[in-house]
Amino acid sequence: MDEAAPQKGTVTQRAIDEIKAMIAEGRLEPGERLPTERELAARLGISRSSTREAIRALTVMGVLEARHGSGIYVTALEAGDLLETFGVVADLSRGPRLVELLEVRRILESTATALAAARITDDQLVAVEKHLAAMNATDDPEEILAHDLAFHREIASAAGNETMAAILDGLSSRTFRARVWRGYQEEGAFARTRREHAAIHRALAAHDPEAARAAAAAHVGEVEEWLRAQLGG
Amino acid sequence: MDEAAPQKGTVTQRAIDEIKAMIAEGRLEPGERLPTERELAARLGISRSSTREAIRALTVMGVLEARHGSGIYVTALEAGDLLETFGVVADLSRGPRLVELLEVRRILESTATALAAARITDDQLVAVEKHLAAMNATDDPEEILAHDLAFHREIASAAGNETMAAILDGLSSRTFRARVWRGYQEEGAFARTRREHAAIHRALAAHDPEAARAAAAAHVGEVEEWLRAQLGG
DNA sequence: CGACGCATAGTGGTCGGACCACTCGGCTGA
DNA sequence: TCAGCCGAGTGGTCCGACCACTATGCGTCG
Repeated sequence: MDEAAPQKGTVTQRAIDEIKAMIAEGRLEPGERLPTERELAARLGISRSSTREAIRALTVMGVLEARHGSGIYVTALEAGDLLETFGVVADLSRGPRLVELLEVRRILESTATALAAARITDDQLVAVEKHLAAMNATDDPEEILAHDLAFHREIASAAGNETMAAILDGLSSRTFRARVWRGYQEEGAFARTRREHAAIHRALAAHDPEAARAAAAAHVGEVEEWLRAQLGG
Repeated sequence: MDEAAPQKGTVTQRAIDEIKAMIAEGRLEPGERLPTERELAARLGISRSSTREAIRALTVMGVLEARHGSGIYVTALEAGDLLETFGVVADLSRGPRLVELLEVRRILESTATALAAARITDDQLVAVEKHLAAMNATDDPEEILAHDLAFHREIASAAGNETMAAILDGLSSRTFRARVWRGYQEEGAFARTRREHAAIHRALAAHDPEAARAAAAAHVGEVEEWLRAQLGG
């Protein structure tokens, strides 16, 4: 009787929900090891193939981690783990949706920068300045992009909300920025970007949240407006 | 020579990246049908099992959609499709991370409500009022929750940013709110919630963005503070 | 006595094939 | 003309085998 499953959807989907439920209900703790694929399959009453598909699905979602030869483990379930897939959204979005993404980023980034201005420590400020200096010291676009990303990541991290930082990370994924910024910076926006970064840094150093919010909003807003014009023209 | 793949990572992961790249580069358009699993496997030079795992992974991410007996299709790649997985973050987060999620929601929801106040049409306002009335006309917690969700969804939708609406949807997933709100509303917060909803509606009807922002921020902030107290106590 | 190294059992990763369940188009017959 | 059937093609599931890697413990060598 208790095995009369209602057979809703595919068996793989049921397996995914089942494992997810185990974690949500605390039957599986973060970092804990799962049963063997073979045993898991037996417990769920399905084949190993279907079990593997379920595990793979949860792996790409950042919920599970498979270590070849060792076993399958629940991740730490930190914001970074779970929001890694968020980058796919940025990578696969086009046209008007890119503007929407930038709008979301502007809202979150401005708030995060404001929070950071209020809370940032001296050590964190030094880290921010390091990337700012490195960004201004090179002409290699790749390196600039890398330090640009790190610059904003440090700030988001200083805001004290790891979840927000992880979302912003996804919103600024390497391929996303490469796609949008290529054209933007070709128009000689380097100087403007440099000025905006300096303004953000000034606000952070002065621990002035409102100035920081405005500077960050303007920074992202510039790109947003440029992209909007590109699409609308 | 051209088949000398560098063998980085698992074959399945390579297949995932490959298909994702096809879409990102426009070789596969939204809604378009993919080759059959068998042919796709042959093209990628891997087994059908591995191919299926890749497809399953992209399916749960909302990138692909498999129709039994028909074929595999690229989804419309709308914000809703891609951000469906966002809900698992809310479902699997606990403790301090829940507060962080609510903080993100407060930021986005307040901005979305402000935007909605400026842009909402009469028809959309009627839809909002419908859910508001239905929410106040019943005592069934399930029904209240459903209309509560719909109430906020209508507002987010009226803000004109589907991506933001989709994120907020994930942030307010059914199981997430059920978990947090159960305790919150048991403390007789119904009246307060009702008042806050009324305030939001007033601001929308008056097309007053600042009032709307404040009302929405206070609404989410109440829950946020309550949860913070729960954890800190 | 201790540390190193190798054999081995156990794990996830991949493969191939078989069969089932479902969809859809064309064919057949009224 | 059209309703109904039917078969080819597709995704869904299962099985069993083998490969690649890890970790453990035992035996050997220093």
